[in-house]
Amino acid sequence: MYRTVTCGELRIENAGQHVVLAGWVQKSRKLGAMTFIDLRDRYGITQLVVSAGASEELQAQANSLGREYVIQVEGTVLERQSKNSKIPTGDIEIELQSINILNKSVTPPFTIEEVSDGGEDLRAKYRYLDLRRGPLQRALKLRHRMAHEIRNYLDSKGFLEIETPYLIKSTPEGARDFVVPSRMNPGEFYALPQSPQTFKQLLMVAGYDRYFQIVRCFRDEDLRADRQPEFTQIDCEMSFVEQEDVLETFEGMMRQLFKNVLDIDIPNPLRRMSWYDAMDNYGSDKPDVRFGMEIHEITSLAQGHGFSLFDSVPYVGAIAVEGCAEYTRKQLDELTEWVKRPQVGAKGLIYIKVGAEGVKSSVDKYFSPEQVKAIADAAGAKTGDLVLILCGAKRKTQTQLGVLRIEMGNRLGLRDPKVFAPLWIVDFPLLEWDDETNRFYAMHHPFTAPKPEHMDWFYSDKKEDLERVCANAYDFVLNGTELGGGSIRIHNADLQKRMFEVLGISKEDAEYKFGFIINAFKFGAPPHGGLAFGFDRVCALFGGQETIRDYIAFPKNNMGRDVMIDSPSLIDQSQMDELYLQSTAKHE
RNA sequence: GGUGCGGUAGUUCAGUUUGGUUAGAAUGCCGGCCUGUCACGCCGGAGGUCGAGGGUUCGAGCCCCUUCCGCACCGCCA
Repeated sequence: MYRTVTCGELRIENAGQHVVLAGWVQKSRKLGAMTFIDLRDRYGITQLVVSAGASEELQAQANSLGREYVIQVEGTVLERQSKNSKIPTGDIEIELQSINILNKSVTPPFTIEEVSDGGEDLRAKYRYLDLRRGPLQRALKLRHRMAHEIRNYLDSKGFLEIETPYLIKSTPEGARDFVVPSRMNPGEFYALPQSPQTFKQLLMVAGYDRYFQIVRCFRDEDLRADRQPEFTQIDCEMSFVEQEDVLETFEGMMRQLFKNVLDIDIPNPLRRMSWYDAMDNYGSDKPDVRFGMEIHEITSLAQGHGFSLFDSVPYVGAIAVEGCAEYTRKQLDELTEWVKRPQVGAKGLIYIKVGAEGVKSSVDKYFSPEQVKAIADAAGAKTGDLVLILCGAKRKTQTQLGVLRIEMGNRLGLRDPKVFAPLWIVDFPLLEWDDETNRFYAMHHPFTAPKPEHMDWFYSDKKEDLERVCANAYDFVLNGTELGGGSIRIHNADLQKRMFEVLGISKEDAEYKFGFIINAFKFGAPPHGGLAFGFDRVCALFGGQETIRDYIAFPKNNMGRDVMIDSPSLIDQSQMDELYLQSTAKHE
């Protein structure tokens, strides 16, 4: 037996007990004849002491220990003379009788403490050392806890967890696929799933009624702080349900997660917002509703006063930033530069300062004080507020105002990660026109059902009719992040065919890529719908972080590389030959 | 594909604006002292291809060009 107790459990009541502990040497402090050692495992830190009266051999052994040595010690639990209130075991220490060095360690390249001195890159390379740190241990514990709660909840609602294959078929609609060459089928490839979408629908056809899976998904797209090439979804599907049933079931799941993991009560029922309202009022389909600062259209007030910039565009919109009327010229210039960056792409920024003595704006030349005041009022500004105005094409300008709103929210500290404002976004447009390729794309995915009341428009040939079609689709949004989304699906082969037709996918192409599902729908597919949550993101937000990397044990960097194992990597020519692959990269 | 910031001791950074003697600090590491530390303290020491390559110059960490790498973001992510 390596240990009788862990490093996190001993308390004052254990004083006098004889114990055996094992763990890593966090740090040692030598004070003359006595030495203190902090011993760490995933349960906590316990202080060991080799006292002045110990044998010379034990003292020498204690002094030889380096950081991250793995040791086993034997000793007696004592009440400390000077206690440490910062750690749970701070009232006791272990007076050592023996030290057994189980393994030495080279000096680690960064400090393994709550706050490490190592940079991200270095910690990624030695991920197994970084994972010894408290913040990452807590992150992975949280992830485990969340998965456990999710399984409990869905099990209690009658869901079955069913695994679906990872080696599937490429469906080049949507994200790029990761592909895997097939040795036994020369020149042919599997694709790794972007999501188990079609399989879960086939499970509905098969009568499994309520399915879920906490499942790895793969997308070969550029990465971000909240995007990894392989990530985990909570994937769910239900039969004989309408949108309302799905929303109720899964806000129930989120409610239980918030309650059991964070002890937070979220509203019941949850707030809902149409996609159109989200775009008009927040300039985003994933609005952060922890704070107001909503977007207001001021087109009619802004036009007809001889200011050609406003008169030449279809849309003028504004946000009122609370308490910022005192912004200096320099701050406003800096903000103007900020919105002109290519990432935002606005041409310029108009402002109105609403001061106690009246309004002052950058367009005073064209507007009377009363007219400026009317605009400020329309933007919802109070005395002391700063109104920021952008103009241009409607949706584009709203999006820019949305980005500016988030930025101002950040600057004013309105985005507290400990405050949670979840909501559903509903009534999405079914289709999205793309000018470049001159065709419609499914806003959600091509299996999403149009709203029954919009069916006439869906079968119309007119572009403006098709643009008006709404879907029974929904997104779960939390604090400006899309955590999940889903829809009621098409379960009728003819409707599915019409969808492919609208998307400009030829009959042959549809048959080749999706023939199996169209075919399955002919055999009594039940009405069904579902959704999927981005599990890594849910964990990160529950943990108060924006980056999902800390919630994944072995994540990849910005370039999709695992810098610890150094992948991806070249493979042998013989392996290439076996897979009928030709190299374009130079082998070393 | 694009934009921004960054790469200097094991580590985190300063030094680059205005080129000029031997490139600094903190921390970590090594040695010594220290009987109540817990960010222990004190004394001493070792430790650098300044990301790489090329150029300008009497002289480059600093200026110019190329390139690699990291992070954040835009495009992209049904």
